[in-house]
Amino acid sequence: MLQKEVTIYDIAQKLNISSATVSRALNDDPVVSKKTRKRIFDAADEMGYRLNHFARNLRSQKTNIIGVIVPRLNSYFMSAVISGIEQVANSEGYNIIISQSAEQWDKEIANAKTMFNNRVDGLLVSLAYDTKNIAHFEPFFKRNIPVIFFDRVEEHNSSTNVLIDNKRAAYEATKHLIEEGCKRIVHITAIPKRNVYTDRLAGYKLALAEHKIKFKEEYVVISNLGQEDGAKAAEKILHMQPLPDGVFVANDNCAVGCMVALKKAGIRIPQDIAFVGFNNDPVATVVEPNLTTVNYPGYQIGAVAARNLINHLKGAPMYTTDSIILKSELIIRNSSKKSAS
Amino acid sequence: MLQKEVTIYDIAQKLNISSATVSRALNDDPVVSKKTRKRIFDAADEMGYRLNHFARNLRSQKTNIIGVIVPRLNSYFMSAVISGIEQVANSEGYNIIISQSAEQWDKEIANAKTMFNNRVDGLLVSLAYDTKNIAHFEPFFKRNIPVIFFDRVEEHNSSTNVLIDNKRAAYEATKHLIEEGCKRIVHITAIPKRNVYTDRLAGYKLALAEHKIKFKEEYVVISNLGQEDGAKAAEKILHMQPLPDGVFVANDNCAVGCMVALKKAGIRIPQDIAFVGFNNDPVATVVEPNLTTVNYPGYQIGAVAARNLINHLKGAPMYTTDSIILKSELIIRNSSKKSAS
DNA sequence: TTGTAGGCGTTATCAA
DNA sequence: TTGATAACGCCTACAA
Repeated sequence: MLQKEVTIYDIAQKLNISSATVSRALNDDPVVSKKTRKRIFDAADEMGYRLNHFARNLRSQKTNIIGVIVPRLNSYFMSAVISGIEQVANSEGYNIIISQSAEQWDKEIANAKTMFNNRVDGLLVSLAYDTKNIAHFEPFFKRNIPVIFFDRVEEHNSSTNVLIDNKRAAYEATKHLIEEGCKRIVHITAIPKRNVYTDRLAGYKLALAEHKIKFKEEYVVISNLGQEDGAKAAEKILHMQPLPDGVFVANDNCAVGCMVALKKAGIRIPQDIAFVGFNNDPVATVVEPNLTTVNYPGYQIGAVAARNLINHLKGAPMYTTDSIILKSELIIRNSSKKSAS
Repeated sequence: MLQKEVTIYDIAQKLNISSATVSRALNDDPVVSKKTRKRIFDAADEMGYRLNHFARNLRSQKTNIIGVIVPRLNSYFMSAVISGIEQVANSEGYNIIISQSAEQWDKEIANAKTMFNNRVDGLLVSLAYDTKNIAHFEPFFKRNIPVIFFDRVEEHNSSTNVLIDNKRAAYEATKHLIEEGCKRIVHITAIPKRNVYTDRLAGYKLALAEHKIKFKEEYVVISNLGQEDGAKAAEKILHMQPLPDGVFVANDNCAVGCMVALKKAGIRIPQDIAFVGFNNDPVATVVEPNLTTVNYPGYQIGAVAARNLINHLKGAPMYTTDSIILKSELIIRNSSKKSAS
């Protein structure tokens, strides 16, 4: 048995008042008398009234929905981000709808279109690996729908970026390896198309330069950064002459895959090769030796991005904030402690 | 500059036809002549028309939104599930909105209410640890809004469950330990309130019974199943006299935390204590020795649950399907191979 | 403090 | 094949 939806009209009729008063009461308009207000709430409860968001949205032209577009959902980092977004959004009465670009530009374009047609109030985006430009977000900019990029960002004068200082983090990671005595440091990363990879590469180079170590193209190993790709990278490393003595990897998963493979080949970590990863994924404290890595606070990234977006939506002055840079830090564990070993 | 939204009226006016015809054309109603149809589409494109979902929903009383309520977002398993849900939903033109119960009953109730008020077309739920009953989903059942539970389920005659056979999986895990020669097998799990834990416990007991090993209450270690809780469990295990020779853990994270702590205390795995986990989380292949575990296909769970829900929504006969049980399997790695070592 | 009435953008019914 | 029109449920000037 499907019961019919109760509307404010039904309540009004039952109480012999106008629907306007009901609407006002339900929206906590202080102008309604305490008494009527109570009668209305009681009746609403009793009759099982529920607000029709569509009718409201249709009028108010707002949706209370935040769109989220991410490359992939199934990484520890990204779920932490989403968790942060959800928490903040929910506490502010926003819902989130999520879609994945699967690292593909065209899927990202399609997702953006869907979000646009769903009239999200705002958008949180981490760009696909594959994305060449951000023209597909123009419709949002044109309509003043706030778009915030996080982690994988692109500069745009009408949007804010939330991320960490990847260059500095990479610089410190590399510097740490150098200070531990490494001279031949390999950097495993993805094709440097996105900021996260170019910046990390830049930080790596900077640290080398600053310590007068010559940058060698062949020490940059390009990979998809999955755990299995780490094993493949290990192959390459094992063929290098002379053997590298340090590896800085752009992500923990890959670092761990690489370490496991190298250990299987008899390499001692950190004595023969020291390792630093990126993200501070839970695996970092499982692999042996535990992985030195850059703590990248996913939950906070998500929470801050969402908070910022909602502030925009609530009409907070759009300080021309370009970027919000969260703190990251190098967490030193045993995988890099050459000196102590 | 905010451009005004283009409506079907604007298109109609421009082309000197009625809005009804425009609506029909836009919805691919074959009754519209090819010629007008083309004119309408061209005009729509040119004018930047976009469908107003709210107006449509208001009329059609459908939202094309699927609600998802999960305990926590930040685990590998759950992100795989979400990924599966998103994929299927998206391909069928549904959006998903997600909320977390943070394992709390009251938050789950609130979430359910929000979902209800958002008029989701259907709901996918994995129950909070804390949830005592599922009365908060009654409003959905009453209105024939399909609700599908996955992983953490509860029986209800108007909903379907998607999960694996936890009891059997646990039975096989335990049996495997026994066959490897274990006689004193500890089971680390959460307070058995949810099916996943009671069933695994039952499977554990069954295997013991079948092999004439007496079940001992003190071998069941209750924990929150986080990585750090694994370390705490290790403490307890180390104090047991005599030392257990096998551990079956209800989740990989915790298993790994426990293994690491035991190793630090000088215990050899699997020689002294063999381990089996649950989930086949990526850490399972990182910890040393690699963890034997039950493969729990998160992506598929999500995809199947979503597919099933959408089939309901599209009016597929609601075969009185009680449960959909997906295959799981024991993946044997070195953490349990006592005999070979 | 409350009521009246119009409109948000669609779709469906009926008529032409 | 197309058009006129009435809902869908809510909010908000404006009036009382």
